[in-house]
Order: sequence, then C-alpha cells, then structure tokens
Amino acid sequence: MKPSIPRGTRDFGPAEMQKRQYIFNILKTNFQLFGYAPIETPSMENITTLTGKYGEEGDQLIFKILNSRIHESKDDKKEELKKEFNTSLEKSYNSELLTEKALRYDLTVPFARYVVMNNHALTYPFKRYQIQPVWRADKPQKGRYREFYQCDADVIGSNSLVNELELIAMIDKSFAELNIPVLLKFNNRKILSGIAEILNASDKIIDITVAIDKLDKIGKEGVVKELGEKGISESAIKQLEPLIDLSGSNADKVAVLNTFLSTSDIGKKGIEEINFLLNHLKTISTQHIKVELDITLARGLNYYTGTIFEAKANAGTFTPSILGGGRYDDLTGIFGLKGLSGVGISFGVDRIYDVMEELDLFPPSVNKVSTTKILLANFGEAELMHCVGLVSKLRAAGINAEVYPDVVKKIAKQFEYADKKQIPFVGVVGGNEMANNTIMLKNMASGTQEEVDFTKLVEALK
RNA sequence: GUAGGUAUAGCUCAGUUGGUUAGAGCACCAGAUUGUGGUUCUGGGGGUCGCCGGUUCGAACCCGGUUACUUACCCCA
Repeated sequence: MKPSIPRGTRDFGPAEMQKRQYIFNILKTNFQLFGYAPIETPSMENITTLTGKYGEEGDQLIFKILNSRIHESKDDKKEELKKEFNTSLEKSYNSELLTEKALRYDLTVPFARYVVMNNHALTYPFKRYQIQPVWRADKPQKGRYREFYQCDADVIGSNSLVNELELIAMIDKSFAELNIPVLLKFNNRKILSGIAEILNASDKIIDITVAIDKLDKIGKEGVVKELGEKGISESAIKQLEPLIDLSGSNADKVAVLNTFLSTSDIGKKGIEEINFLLNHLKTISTQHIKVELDITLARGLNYYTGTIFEAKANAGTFTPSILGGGRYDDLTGIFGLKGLSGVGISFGVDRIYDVMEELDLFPPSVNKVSTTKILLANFGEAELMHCVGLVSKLRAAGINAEVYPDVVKKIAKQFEYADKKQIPFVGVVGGNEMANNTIMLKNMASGTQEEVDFTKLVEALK
C-alpha cells in the first residue's frame, strides 16, 4: 500500500519544526508578556456549538465527524438514520443522529464556550492565549490548508478600547521580532452597519460588506456590479461611491465618514471608536508595523460587532492574510451568558511560515535540522561504553550531545551522520584517547582537530 | 460546487513527426581512502511511463474515460 495523508494536511520534519517552533516561541513569549494565560480545548466540539457562528459559507466548511457504531443501532432507529441520510444527500442539512461532533473551525467560538462553562472560576477581564490546530473542509490551495495552527489571544469581559490598543502593540512587537514587514488594516463593523442603515439596506449588510471588501481585487466596477447583483438599488450604490473612492490619510477618511454617517447613531459610535484608536496609536508608539484604516475591510465571520483587524505581509509577492481578529459584543450570549464583550486576534502560523520562507527571514540559528553540539564517535564496544559515560557528563554540563549508538566497521559512517545532521563537532574516542583520558575533538566546519581533556572539551563547546 | 494545468526512478524533471534496450541531475550503495564527513574520481542498484480501455504493424507520446495532485474563482488564517 502506498502511504499518503489527507489532502491539505502536512507532515513536518525536524527542519520545518525548528522554524515552526521559532515562530510559536516568539508568539507565546509575547502573549505572556502582555498578561495572557494559556488554555486548551478539545479538538472536537459538539456540532451545535459551532454551527451558525461563521456565516453560511463557514458552516459548509466545518469538518463533521460521523457518529461511531451506527451499524449497532436498533432496527427502528436505522430507518430514521436512513431518512436523515437521504435528507443530507438532498440539501445542506445537519442531523445529530448522524453527526453530533465536529472538528473545531477556529479558537474563538470554543473559547466563548469555555468562558460560559467556567464563568464561576474566571477573573474578569479574562485574558487567554491558545495555540492549537483548527480544521476547515476547504479545497486546498497555495497558503490554504485543511489543518492549520492558530495562535489566539483574547480578552473577554471588558469594553475598553485599551484592549484593542494593547493588541495592536502586541502585534507590532511580535511582527517586529519575526522581522516581517506588515500592514495592519483595521475597520469597525459599526461603520459598516451605519453605512447599511444610511442606505436603508440593513438586511443586506453582509452582502454590502463582502462586496466592498473585494475592492482591491475586482476594482470599483466589479464592486458596483456585485452590489447590483445582490439587489442593492442604483440610488444606494450611487450614494456609496464616495466611500468606494475613499483614499488618503487616516484623517481624510474619517472626515468623509463624518459627513456620510452624520445621521446614523451606530455609524457615529463607530467613528468615535476609530478616532480613539487613531488618537492613541502614538501612546503605544508602534515601531514596526504600518497601521491603516480601511473601510473596505469586512471579514467574513458573523460574530464581529466592533473593531476588526487584518494583517498582511507588506513585502514579496505572496501576501495572504496572516492575522485576523476583532471585537465581538455578545458571542457568549448564544451559550447563555449575556453582556460579556470580548476582543481578540489570531495569528496564522502556517501562512506566517510561508511568508517568512519566501522572504528568507528565518535566522541562520533556526535554519538547521539539529541542535546537537557534539557527536561522540566510537571504535568498538569498549570505546562506545566509554562514550556513553562521557556524553552524560557533557549533558550534565548543559551541552546538547549525542553518542553514535552502533559499532560500525567504518568510522566514516559516524562522521557522515554528524555531517548530515549539521552537528558542528565530533569527538573521537579510540584506544589512545581512552588510555590518555582525552577526546580527539574535530571541528567539522574547519576540519581541524585537537586532542583535549574533558575540562577543555566543555570549554570549547560552551 | 465552477474553470484550467500536471501525472515518467526515492526527489526535481528531459524524452524530437508515434519506432527497436526510456534518460539526466540530485539522493542511495560500493570502491579509490583499514582513525575522519563535506570536495573529487570510478562503478552499481533502482521504472507496470498514475490507472482502465481504444486507435496502430508498433503508444511514455494520439483518442476516450477514470483517479490523484495542483492553480484560480467563491470564501478564508
């Protein structure tokens, strides 16, 4: 049988894992630096927890898990199962008789579920980070996987926009350390709601935002066409034009919005929130990323109600979204806990990896397959056991060390092993060295070697 | 779901208008070198040309189907 793995999933070898862990470590360190505490949730959730939170399109992308042992059902139940199965064949339909669990689609909804279930034990505002894989039943493409990691940081139980500011500061610091040039776009769903209200099309808000969101991709004409197809009236589209044409500085954009939204309460609230962030950006003094108000930014997820974020690499040709996030005023409400507002962001590690690979941003220290400092090579059984003793002394001294575990005819084999793993030093122990209580230490890069005692060996490797 | 592209050695790929025994580079194994890798030289192993069928004296090559992978659209980290 020819081995394979499901489409859109990947194996990660030691070389890739070095680089992935480098990213994870930077993010994790910063999460902790900003006061977030780690949690984990199960890979699978009850499917009812997930459905209806991600929009119509999102629901289709949820990975469903078939109930186990359905063949053991009683006969009358089987009739019902067949009916449910047939219905599933006809239309998009969820039957709990067939499927009661699903793989998590993101980390935010499971987090909201967690908060509601653990409300009694949490101190608010509750700040958590979570680094786990999520799954989407999508068709894989470049930069799009069916299993990928998200690194989320969320604050729940605080309405303050200071949380947004701090998130921006954390985004800045993280991308600075990863050395990725980044453009962080933000917007506010209240602006979008205000626009829909002014146009008398509040029920079409999703259609409008999705269409406007595509501006940089399909251009103004494309947006106008799509709006028409979605049933937006011509006069409304005409009204929208100044917004579609919106450009210039952040302040210029706000000025246009002020006029456009002057009669919408929710719109004005959105402008107020945007202004707060713009006015205080200097307080957190972002050093690295570029922050830009983009009123065409919509984001697909249904649960956002306030600020929304999206970041892309600001260099290279491959620039997928590598971070997303936003504020959700009542995500816990669906699970029975009202009045908790939260805001959070999600780093997409797999795409960050792809971008860093394209821009060649990994430092040389992580661009290798092994962290071993020295390999001890042996000439036979007695020497091997001598090495086993030596290597444990090296480890006690804090040096990453390994011993070649087999006795082989050719010592070259052991050097080859060290070379392939890019181990910088090889210690050779033969009869002479054993008698002298020394090690022949070879520097693999320069090719030079020197007979040293243990003290000198540790010094050379420190 | 819609539309393209690709499928030949472990990997990346050549393969002429259809012609006899299907190649290269890398990787692998052995030797040159019995206490030394990476460089060099020599030799070697490795193929159901994705699968099924058709056309033909003859198919890796042409035709039909099928599967897998891949890119774009929709949507998204």
